[in-house]
Amino acid sequence: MNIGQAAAASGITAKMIRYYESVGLIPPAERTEAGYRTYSERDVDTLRFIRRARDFGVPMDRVKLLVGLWQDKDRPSREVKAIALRQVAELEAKIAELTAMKDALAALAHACRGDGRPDCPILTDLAGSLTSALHPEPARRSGKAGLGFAGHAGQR
Amino acid sequence: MNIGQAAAASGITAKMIRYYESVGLIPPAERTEAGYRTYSERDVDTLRFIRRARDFGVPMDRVKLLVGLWQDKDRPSREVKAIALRQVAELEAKIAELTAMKDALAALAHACRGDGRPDCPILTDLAGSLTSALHPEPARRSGKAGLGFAGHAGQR
DNA sequence: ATGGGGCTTCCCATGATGGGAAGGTCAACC
DNA sequence: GGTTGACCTTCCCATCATGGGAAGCCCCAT
Repeated sequence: MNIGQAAAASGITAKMIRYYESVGLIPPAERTEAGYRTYSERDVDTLRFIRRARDFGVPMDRVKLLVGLWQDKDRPSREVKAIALRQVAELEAKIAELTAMKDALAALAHACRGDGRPDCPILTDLAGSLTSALHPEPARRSGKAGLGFAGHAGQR
Repeated sequence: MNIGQAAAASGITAKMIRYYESVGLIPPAERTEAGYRTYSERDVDTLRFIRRARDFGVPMDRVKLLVGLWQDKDRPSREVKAIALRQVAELEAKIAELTAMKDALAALAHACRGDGRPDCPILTDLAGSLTSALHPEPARRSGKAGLGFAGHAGQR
């Protein structure tokens, strides 16, 4: 199978497959004499696995770990579950953070008449310091905590 | 005020202030004879405003819009409210997406015993195609929909 | 006048992804 | 057998907001 076919079959672009190879997420593919990469069904399975994990918001480094566990038939399920639960916890944290933002902003918007007049609590609040009461230093400065979300799941 | 003091007063790093200037989010600062940027209290207000908006997850281009409206004393509050509501809607969409991920993954984890034995539904599911039933092509391919979240709010 | 800290610009890196150029290859069709 | 078009290769660049760091200038206090 060529890289294009593997891409179509796995749902990962050819570009990304090469990238995954370059960063060591997957081993270097076999090559034809002409230098074309070739993929087996098994390789495609791995790629699909990776795509699904990414769809769950699992960051690359964790995916790498999972792929390793997946290919090791004897790993204890404990390890896999631990990774999944950690991912769930991080998703929950991110959701809580976004929810706090959303609620605060929705409250502000609610207080704004939204008519032709210029006075608007949204702007005065953003300018002032009332806002800080709404999120009392929750996520802020929680160094490096976030999932790697850059809006991935959503545009592949 | 020097850039360092403006940074401390606004909560935006000096590095970022220069960046904001370079991309036109704020106008070029005044300079001393030696080339040092100087900032007024009013400038710092603007920077604080920007920081707050970013804390709400508002992407840069929208912040730029808001700053413009904020400085225009005669804008109708309608415009501001519209932007805020759009932001709320996008936050809700993102939250829904993450929640779907989280629920699906939590369900999988729940089904995994997590003991010393190797069988684990998490991995078999990631490998198989059952997953697709859980998110029936929702966010996928919704081109460019996501907020720009790269985990900002959280590490400033 | 010297030292340390602040300022300047410029370059590089991140992470995952896409775009595109320049060039080689394969398969099908005439 | 030759042409064509679709595919492959590598390499470079851009994104977005942010941080790191180097080289060099500046200011203030001792």
